Amino acid sequence: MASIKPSVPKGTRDFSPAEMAKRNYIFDTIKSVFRKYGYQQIETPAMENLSTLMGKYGEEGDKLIFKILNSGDFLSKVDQQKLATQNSQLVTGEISEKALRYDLTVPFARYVVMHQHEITFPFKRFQVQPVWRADRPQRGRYREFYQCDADVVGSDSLLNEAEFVMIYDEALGKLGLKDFTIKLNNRKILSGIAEIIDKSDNIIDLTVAIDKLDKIGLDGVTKELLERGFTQADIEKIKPVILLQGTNEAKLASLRDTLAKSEIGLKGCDEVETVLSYIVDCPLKTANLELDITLARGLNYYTGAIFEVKTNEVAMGSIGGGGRYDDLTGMFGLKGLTGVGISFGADRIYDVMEELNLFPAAASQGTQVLICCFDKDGERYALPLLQQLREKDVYAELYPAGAKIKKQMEYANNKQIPYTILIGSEEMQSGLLAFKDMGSGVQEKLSAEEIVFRLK
RNA sequence: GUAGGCAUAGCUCAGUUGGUUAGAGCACCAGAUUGUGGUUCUGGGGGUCGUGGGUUCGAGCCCCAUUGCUUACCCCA
Repeated sequence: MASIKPSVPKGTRDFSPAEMAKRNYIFDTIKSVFRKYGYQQIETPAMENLSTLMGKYGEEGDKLIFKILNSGDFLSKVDQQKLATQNSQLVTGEISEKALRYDLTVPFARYVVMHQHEITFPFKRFQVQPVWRADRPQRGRYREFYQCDADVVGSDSLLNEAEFVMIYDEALGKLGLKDFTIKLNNRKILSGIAEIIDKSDNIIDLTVAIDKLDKIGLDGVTKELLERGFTQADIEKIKPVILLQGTNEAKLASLRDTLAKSEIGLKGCDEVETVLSYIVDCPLKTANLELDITLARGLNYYTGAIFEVKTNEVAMGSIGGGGRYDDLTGMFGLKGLTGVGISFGADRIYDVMEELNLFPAAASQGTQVLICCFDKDGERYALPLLQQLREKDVYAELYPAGAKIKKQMEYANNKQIPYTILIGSEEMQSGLLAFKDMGSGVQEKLSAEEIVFRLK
């Protein structure tokens, strides 16, 4: 067979031992915080029925779903007329019934509906699994990446929103980030803004445009809004809102002023104010909390709070986001269940931590001691010691005899194993083993008991 | 979907206006060192210059096509 050049699909990556140690450090930290706040872990399949996912992420989103080809002779079953048009979209539904999950929220909604009779509400769950998007990869953007999601369904209390702010603060603070901002917005405020210029139907165009403010500036936003069918008068009206400045309190006051005629807009202000007031009672340790009405990105199923987290230490897209969705499970036939959730972008957090050198040395903890033998007799002699060490929870390895000691030492060195034990005829006779500190190069003669004691 | 950049050893990259046998560092293997890694010294293996075509006496270098990677835009974590 002709050999092919090995490679992985675009936007996917292998994770080697050193990377896995660091990734697990991130996952373990986030998971432990989730658990501490009462969230329970679930998992859902990598693939879902295509019908479960389609239509949940907008037209663009549908295109970015990885579809899985049906098994068997699927083409023969397709309507020949449709096939003849050569229009892929027309036949997609007939040749693909499954797809890789695009996020964790929609599968979770599906899960809640399917398991509603065994769930006690409010249900707090977390989920750490990969998701797939058929996107064009670029910096900080992959086709396979992990999301760490926590959601609450069945509670409309704003306490949940406040708790998520605290979770972000605690988890990212624990990971060593020192300067990051949790941005808070509310879809109802955005609806209010659309309402006062009588453009409620164009709310998506409005939000997509103002979301870009920090990227393209006011002129750019103005231009984009004009292109999207807004008038100069509309823009003048909402300009004070877009250019909102000052403290969260000042922004809220100004918003209430502008949105005075919009009931829903004022409701949004109330919600934001309540969340902020909870945080006053439970102050954050590290994070900045900022009301940012240009924050509008994301999925259009958000109905209340919208979150996004950005680090201020390196240039990177958002490292987390989330929000409240009032009727996600409605699509699956369960009405009136509200949910709110957040997500950590683990891969981006990894990149940020790598750049800032935030991984502690302990994050890559491996074997503590390697036993090296000169021959088979040494191997036999070493086994009881090996077992003793492992019983004391010391990570220990025995290098299979046969290789030169030089080779064995190189192995320990490359694997950054801090200690080695050498067993040869001399050692077996005296019962005193050569115990070497690989960092300093110092070697001592110690009994097995002493060595176990040292490493414990 | 749109636009740019790149492609030479396992990895990171040099390679002059087109000139004879394509280099370096790191990594790997062996020796200096028959009971010792990391440091040092010596030697060694390893290449269809992404692929296909064209120009030329001659192409790693120029032209065209193609594939892959990558950056930005749209969108999004």
